[in-house]
Amino acid sequence: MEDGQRMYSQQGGLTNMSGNVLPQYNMGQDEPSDQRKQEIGDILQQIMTITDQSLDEAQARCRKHTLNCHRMKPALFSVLCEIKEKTVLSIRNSQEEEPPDPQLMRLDNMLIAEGVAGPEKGGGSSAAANATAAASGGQPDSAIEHSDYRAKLAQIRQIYHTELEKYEQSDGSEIKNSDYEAKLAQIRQVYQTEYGKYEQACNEFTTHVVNLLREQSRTRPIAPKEIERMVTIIRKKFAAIEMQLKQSTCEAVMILRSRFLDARRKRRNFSKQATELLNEYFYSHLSNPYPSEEAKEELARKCGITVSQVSNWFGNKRIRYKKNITKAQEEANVYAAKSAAAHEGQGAAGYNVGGGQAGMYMNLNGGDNYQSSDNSVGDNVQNQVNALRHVISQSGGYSSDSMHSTPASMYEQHMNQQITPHSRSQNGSPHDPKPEDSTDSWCAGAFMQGLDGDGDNYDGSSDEPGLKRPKI
DNA sequence: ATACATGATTCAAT
DNA sequence: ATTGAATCATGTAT
Repeated sequence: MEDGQRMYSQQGGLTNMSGNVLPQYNMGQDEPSDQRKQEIGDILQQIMTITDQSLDEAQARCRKHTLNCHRMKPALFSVLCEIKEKTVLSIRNSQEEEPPDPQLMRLDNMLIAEGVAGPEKGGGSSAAANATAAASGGQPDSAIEHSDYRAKLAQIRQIYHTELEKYEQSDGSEIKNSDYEAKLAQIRQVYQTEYGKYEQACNEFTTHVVNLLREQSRTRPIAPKEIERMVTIIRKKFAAIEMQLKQSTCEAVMILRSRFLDARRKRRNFSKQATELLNEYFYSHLSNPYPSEEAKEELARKCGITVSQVSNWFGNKRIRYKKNITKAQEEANVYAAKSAAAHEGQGAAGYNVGGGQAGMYMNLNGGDNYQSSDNSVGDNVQNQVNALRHVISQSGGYSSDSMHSTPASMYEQHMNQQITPHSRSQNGSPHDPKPEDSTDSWCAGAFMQGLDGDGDNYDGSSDEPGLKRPKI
């Protein structure tokens, strides 16, 4: 207290503070009013001139202390706060808590949908939403804005961008399927790390500012409301960073996704040898072309492809094999019907009975029967042959020694049995179901059980490109 | 430029 | 979960 007096006496002429040292909050009720006025006048004057005075550390501290201890201080501050409230702060008094910012909402939604933001949506987004007050900073207090705020902003921004670049460049050109989830997880991790840092920085800085303001409120008039407002402003500023973080994360996810989709859409033919091996297996197990898991693994290993790709291949192969036959049948149907109509009761006797398709195949198999009978039929046969040759060609290409039966012969057997069900209505034989049509699931019946040559079992395991068929 | 071949994906049924 | 069927998208031959 005595220091205070000396302090003021140091500073040019304002020495006439009263000698009474009253308890701080005892606002001199018992003093004459003119004396009080004078004191207030003195204080005001000091305040007015304070900016003109140069001060070093010691001076500042002392002055603060003096002011702090002055008994008129609380009253004065409260008045000043009121004035401030009315003049400055009330201008943007609008308490806009609500607008959750649609853009931020969208980003949040996407991040959650992509599994990046995770379950803790509530904390982050609501805080962000709360922080997202609309008013653009009018005068957020320059003192604060300069020092830590900028620094922290820059720091966060830089860390964030470093991280972003790190994982953005880390994905080269080809994204393999197995990488996708890993990369997504990486993004998620980076995002959450950064978000944590962001939150921490935001809280730390907010606390720091609040403390600073509290501290300053002892030497200058700062209402609690003003501190609140400052916190809001800070949150809003940080929300911009949050937005940026989320936006960039969303972009990264989008890029990853598009690249992944591009990559997996690329189709690369298997090697000739691989196709050969697969066809070999297929045709040597034509009666039941469903390789077991072990067989698939074995094939995958031998072919240098994945089990998934083997599954894909067999799926495609089966359906296309069957489809080709069906197509041939239908085509034959049309032509046979035409031919039958054209020739009415004539020579078609052998094959056009039921629907013509039987005739078609018999024609094919028998080969010589009708071939030369007339043009239309000849074309018909030629078409059939062409259509079927296509099927055969798939096996013919590799009819190597390793094949246990020639593709042609297998196909022949297949065709013979294939037509049986269709032509049975006209077939005189009372019963001829093949003894071995073990399963009627594959291609409408049985095939001759081809010799299955590859009996060796290995446990090869490799997985990379193909993914869909077996499981994810 | 077009059609075809082919690996991969999607969808529904089981 | 596996499969069939349809479809997509691309590679390749014409």
